[in-house]
Amino acid sequence: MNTPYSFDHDAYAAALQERFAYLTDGEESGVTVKVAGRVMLLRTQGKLAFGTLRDSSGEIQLFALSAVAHDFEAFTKLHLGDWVGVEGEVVRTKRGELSVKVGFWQVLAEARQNFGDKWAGISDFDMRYRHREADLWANPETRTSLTRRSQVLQSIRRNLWDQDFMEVETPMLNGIPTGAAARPFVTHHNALGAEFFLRIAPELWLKRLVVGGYERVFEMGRVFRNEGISPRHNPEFTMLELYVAYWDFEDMMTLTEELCAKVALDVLGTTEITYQGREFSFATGWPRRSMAELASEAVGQDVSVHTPRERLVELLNERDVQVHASWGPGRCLSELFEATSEADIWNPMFVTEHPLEISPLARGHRRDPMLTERFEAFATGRELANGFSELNDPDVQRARFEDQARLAAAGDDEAMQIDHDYIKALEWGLPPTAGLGIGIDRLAMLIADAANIREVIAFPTLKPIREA
RNA sequence: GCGCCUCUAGCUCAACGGCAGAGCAAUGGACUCUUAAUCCACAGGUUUCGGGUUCGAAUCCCGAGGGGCGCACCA
Repeated sequence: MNTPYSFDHDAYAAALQERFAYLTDGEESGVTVKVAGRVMLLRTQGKLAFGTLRDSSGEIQLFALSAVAHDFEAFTKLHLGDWVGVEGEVVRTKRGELSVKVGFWQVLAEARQNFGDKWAGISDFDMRYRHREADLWANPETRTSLTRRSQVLQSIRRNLWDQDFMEVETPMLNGIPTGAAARPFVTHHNALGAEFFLRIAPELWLKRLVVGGYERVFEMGRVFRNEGISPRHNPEFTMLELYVAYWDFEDMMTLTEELCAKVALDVLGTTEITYQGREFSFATGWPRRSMAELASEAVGQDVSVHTPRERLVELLNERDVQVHASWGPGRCLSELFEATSEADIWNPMFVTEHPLEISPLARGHRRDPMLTERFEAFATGRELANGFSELNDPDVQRARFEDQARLAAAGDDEAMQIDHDYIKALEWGLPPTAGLGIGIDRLAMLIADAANIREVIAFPTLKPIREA
């Protein structure tokens, strides 16, 4: 089929609906416009035809009269989903529907596949995820969710730029997978003859830029973790990490809650969110509670990182948590918190003062050497953000890495490796610095009211289809 | 990785051991104000795939594949 190389459209459906809202039933505007989009519905009635045109902004009716429209016969034979360009006068039909009265029109591209049931759309998950291009037309909620995600990204960038952050990019191909506790994807560079790991976090690179003198940096990009897929996990996901020189973790908590509030306001116009039928507020002033305090409340007795390990193990066993021999009291306390409190945190809250044992990159707490100046933000029962006063003493960092290496030797395949280059970077001097990581997909889920992470990822990771 | 559920026409779904169906889409036709238009006609299937049980299998059993949910891992 011969189709044009371009179409000089000059109007959008939503703008027309607004601009010509004043037209009364049966009134003609005298204004001619050129619109373009897909024909989503088509109703022919003898020498009349009505089509619903959808473009990126919304919908407007096409009203074709056999006496007026170019090639009326062909118009009535359009397929649902065909792209068309239409020129015509803006009118309101007798029945009150704003329409473009079709004059000249042409097919811009055919739809040879249909877009599913015109009422029920496409509900098959496999089809929706493998062919998002069809899902976007068949299910308007999909378009809303992905648009919201984009608006979240835009809002974050704008807010950070406004606060003098510099956006940077750091390597995704890493010789050592580090900056988080996770199993990596492995790949290979032919010319270098070297094994590389897809990054699991950009953390160490970003802090090296702070050593280099950039006081406020952020990176928002993909990280890769070779772990399970679930409604809240995709193997590749988007992480925001930012670092601010001269700040500590208290300052960073304030930035975190302010950023979330701004994003909610920018995208939804309110900080009051309904997620899966239940309300919560992104207004600032989130409670800040220590992990030990929350765990103590949950188990009904005082526990902390100073509680004898045997006592913590007992409490974990009572809750059917399998305790690994390598876990010290810090890890045990953290597991106890996760088993008892985490899932019940619906309203945004900062959980603070994580054990040093589970925080190899965080700076020791100024009041307790067994703890760190770390926080995690939780909302709707899941972790949203993680941050801390950054460990900047190279000798201490070396010792922490060595602890991690011992864990790895004991069989922990998510323990960090020693990164000598990073230690050397710290030897050039990292000023007091606070860092933050936010799982952007998780945030987008809250903003888009999505139950599944795949609803806010255009093309989620799926099993490749094997040829038979 | 483990467990439970699921897969029927292009899409959304029936049939649940006895002739594989409907709506929408598609195809042909009627209709000068429709709104998921309506009406008439026509067509559409190796019931995901491979085995098995049975006189008879979409349906029961075993295996494979895709998907969903839960657990584990994690953000």
